[in-house]
Amino acid sequence: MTSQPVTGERRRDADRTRAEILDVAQREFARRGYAGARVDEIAEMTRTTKRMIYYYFGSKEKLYIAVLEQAYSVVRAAERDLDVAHLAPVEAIRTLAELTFDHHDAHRDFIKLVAIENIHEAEHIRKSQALANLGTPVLGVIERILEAGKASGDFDTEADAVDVHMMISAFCFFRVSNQHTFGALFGRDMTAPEHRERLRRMVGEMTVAYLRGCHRP
Amino acid sequence: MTSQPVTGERRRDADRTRAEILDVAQREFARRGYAGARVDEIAEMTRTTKRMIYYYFGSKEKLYIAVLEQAYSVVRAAERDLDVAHLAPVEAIRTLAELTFDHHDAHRDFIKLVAIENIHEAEHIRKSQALANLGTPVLGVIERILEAGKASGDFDTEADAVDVHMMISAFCFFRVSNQHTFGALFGRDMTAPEHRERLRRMVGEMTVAYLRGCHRP
DNA sequence: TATGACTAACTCACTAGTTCGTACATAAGT
DNA sequence: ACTTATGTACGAACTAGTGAGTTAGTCATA
Repeated sequence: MTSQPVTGERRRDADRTRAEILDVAQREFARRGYAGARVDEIAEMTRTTKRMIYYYFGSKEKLYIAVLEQAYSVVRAAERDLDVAHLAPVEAIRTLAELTFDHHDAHRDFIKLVAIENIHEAEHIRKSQALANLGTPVLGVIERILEAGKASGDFDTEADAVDVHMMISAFCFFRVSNQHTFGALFGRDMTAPEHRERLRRMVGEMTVAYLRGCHRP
Repeated sequence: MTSQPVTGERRRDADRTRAEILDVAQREFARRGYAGARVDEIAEMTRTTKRMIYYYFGSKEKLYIAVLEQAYSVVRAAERDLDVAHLAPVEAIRTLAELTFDHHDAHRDFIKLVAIENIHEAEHIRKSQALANLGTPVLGVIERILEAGKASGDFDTEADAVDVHMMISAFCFFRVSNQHTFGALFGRDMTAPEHRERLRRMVGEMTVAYLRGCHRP
């Protein structure tokens, strides 16, 4: 046993220090953007100093990339846990859309980071070996649902898995990412509790209606 | 007659100087974000000096707000020119969706500015008397289409105009705003010419299918 | 139409305060 | 003893904003 009590924290703990820096940095980058975030401020919000940020991450940019990698890894883990294989195509895709909605609802910081990264035209993601061209498990899930749905006659569409993923993501992402300008201009907070259930149903219904191909007479 | 030739430009021209600063600033803010944009750099890209930016706009923030106001006024002008009143409900909403698609496709800088403003939780829009709570003409257009469609029996939906506007905007906005991260992760550029027509049809079909209410057995 | 007073538009040089990053010293744990 | 982790203090480059003076264009009046 070390000199530290069981309930206390060790004075030097590389893992904890690194993790704490990452968490604080995520909040700060999500809040202020890459250029707007301040390394000194991130340091102040941790129990350590700025020197440690440079010790562990080397530079502001590398810290930011590490934040992105961690954020994406959380999302991918959630996607791997998706289980809709036992459902019939219509219910499977509806459920997938609603779970995507829930996930976006619960991970606001992640959405902000992605929005920020798009302003920078994904230059940091492209610099990350861990992220570039990595894809995501959902694509496979959607592909299987689409095939099953077409085979059963439930679906009639020319769209592929990437298209459908985009359609669902667009709705769920936009509702959160654009809540502030949308709210300021139209006086409706799309993320408010009183709209949540209706909009959640809406993604599911939208996706199902589209895949059934019931546009045109 | 003044000392200047008719076709030439005046050496001192407040309107032109102001307009040039605004245009350059729009590009720069859209490119780098609010914090990332540099007043000195904006000045260098104009035919005038930084001192003039402060002379006309007072501060970096006021310049940014002026840029936002100009960008939104362009959008609103386009929305006022919308003409779908002569179309039957189904064709009207499909056309509206496709025109929204075209508009987003053509105004990339505007989309970036809106994304940036959302990262700042719309604090600048709220500071602008010209923008806060101004709404948009499309809402009225959508409202009329929805009423007509319900009356004719073409539409069966609980969604209101704001919901429908959000659904269409989400698709069109996301395709452009998230093109870079989406492209980096899935290897597909949603804004590339080979996807344009298919995705354009997709917004229209998605909206029509949803409003017809053909989800559920 | 020439003149001179007046003001809006403009230039230049500067500063106070940040901000990322690092050199150097030191303590903890093995 | 020796490596890993941590803290302090500082500096070079940048960045928003300004003080003070200058020029171009306008307009009333002789």
